[in-house]
Amino acid sequence: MDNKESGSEFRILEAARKVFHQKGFEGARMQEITDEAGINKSLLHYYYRNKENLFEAVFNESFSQLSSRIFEIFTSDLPLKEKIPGFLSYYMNFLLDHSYIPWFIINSIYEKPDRIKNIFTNFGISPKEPIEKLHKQLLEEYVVEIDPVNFFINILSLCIFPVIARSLIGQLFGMDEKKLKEFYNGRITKTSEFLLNSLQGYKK
Amino acid sequence: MDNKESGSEFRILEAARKVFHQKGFEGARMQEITDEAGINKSLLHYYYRNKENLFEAVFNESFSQLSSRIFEIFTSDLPLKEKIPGFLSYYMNFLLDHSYIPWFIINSIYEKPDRIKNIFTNFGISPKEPIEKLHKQLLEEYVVEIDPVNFFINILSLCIFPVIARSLIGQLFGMDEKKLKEFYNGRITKTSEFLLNSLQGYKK
DNA sequence: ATTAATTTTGACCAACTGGTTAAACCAATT
DNA sequence: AATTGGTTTAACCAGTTGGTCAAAATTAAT
Repeated sequence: MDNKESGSEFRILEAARKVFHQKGFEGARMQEITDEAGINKSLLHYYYRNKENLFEAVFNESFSQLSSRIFEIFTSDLPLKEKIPGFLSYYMNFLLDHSYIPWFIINSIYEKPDRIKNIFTNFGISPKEPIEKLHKQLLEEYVVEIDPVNFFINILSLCIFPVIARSLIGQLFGMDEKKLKEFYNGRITKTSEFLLNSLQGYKK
Repeated sequence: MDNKESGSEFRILEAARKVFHQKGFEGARMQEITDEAGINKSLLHYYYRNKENLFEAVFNESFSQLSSRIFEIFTSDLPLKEKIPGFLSYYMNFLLDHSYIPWFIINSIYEKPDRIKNIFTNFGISPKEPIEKLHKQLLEEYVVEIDPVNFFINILSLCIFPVIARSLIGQLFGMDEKKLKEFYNGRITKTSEFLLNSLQGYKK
């Protein structure tokens, strides 16, 4: 029986993901996870020896999701005019579907900074190649000297911050969930235009 | 005796600020705050009845710092060409000096979403006037239709996210504290250029 | 059917949490 | 010297936390 989707171990991980994503390591309670999974607390310790173990399973999974495709896309061969809209469409939609992940990752690092020691090397992530590619493309396609690292961070900022600050933004501009959804969908193409126009602006 | 700077009450608030900023409400331990303040735990409850009380004192202070001058600046009468660099210089430098505050505020809201119910009205903050002003200036000074709300969020994103993700960025690009400091100082003018160039790019 | 291995459970625990209480301290007033 | 008021302390508490343990239930193998 390969009931991977209904087995206890899987259900525990699912429940842990849900609770950790919303509350973080410190805020999460083991009891809440077992309740969510509908199992006995001891069973949780049977599969995942302790809280840290269970957390790591969730953290690694989420970090991988958040970081994996980014550099692939930037290393690809499309011109920036297509690459940037392509990336924003993919990444912003991903973030909207997994809106808890950015806060979860950043919060985890604030709680325990050691968590990112060697994390990029462990995940086989190196910014060197994609940043060089970006640098080259900026020069060739727009003939301008922009620091590619700053430009890259700008892109991530425009994608991630609005997701993290969602409820703050909703409150500030008096938007309910429905309006927020519209707003964030609209942002995808608008942010593309914004980024490409910024490159245009450097030209003269 | 107006020993405001050495009195117990003041020292407790200072210690609370330090601990809450780094650990958040859930992560902070009352014991750690009293240790940091060098006083007995009961004394803390003598001045601030409970944890929530003490936390609110810190939260309100920090939220006020983070949000107060923003809208003043945007409502002022400078042209965007000066206003944007002026704002970035002021705000990014403020964030570098208080790098814990953005995460602290956002985290506090994740922990207890009610915290922002009415927070803007309580602090007398309304985005209406500054956003209208921004809209008008974008049209008059750059003759382009940009959604001012999106543009405003873009500015905040470019300022705040890099501060929140500082250790992640340092790790990714292999920057130590010294290099990070240089990088963030360089970002101030670069982000100004970036924003102003984006407006230029819309023109044609 | 009996054994063996795996999975699940309830009862329990030591450590820690925010918070209370009553007594001690101390400066100022009488 | 005694009283008063605010300040500070040590000892203590009830509830919660992550985690353990041995027994029970279930499944697989002989």
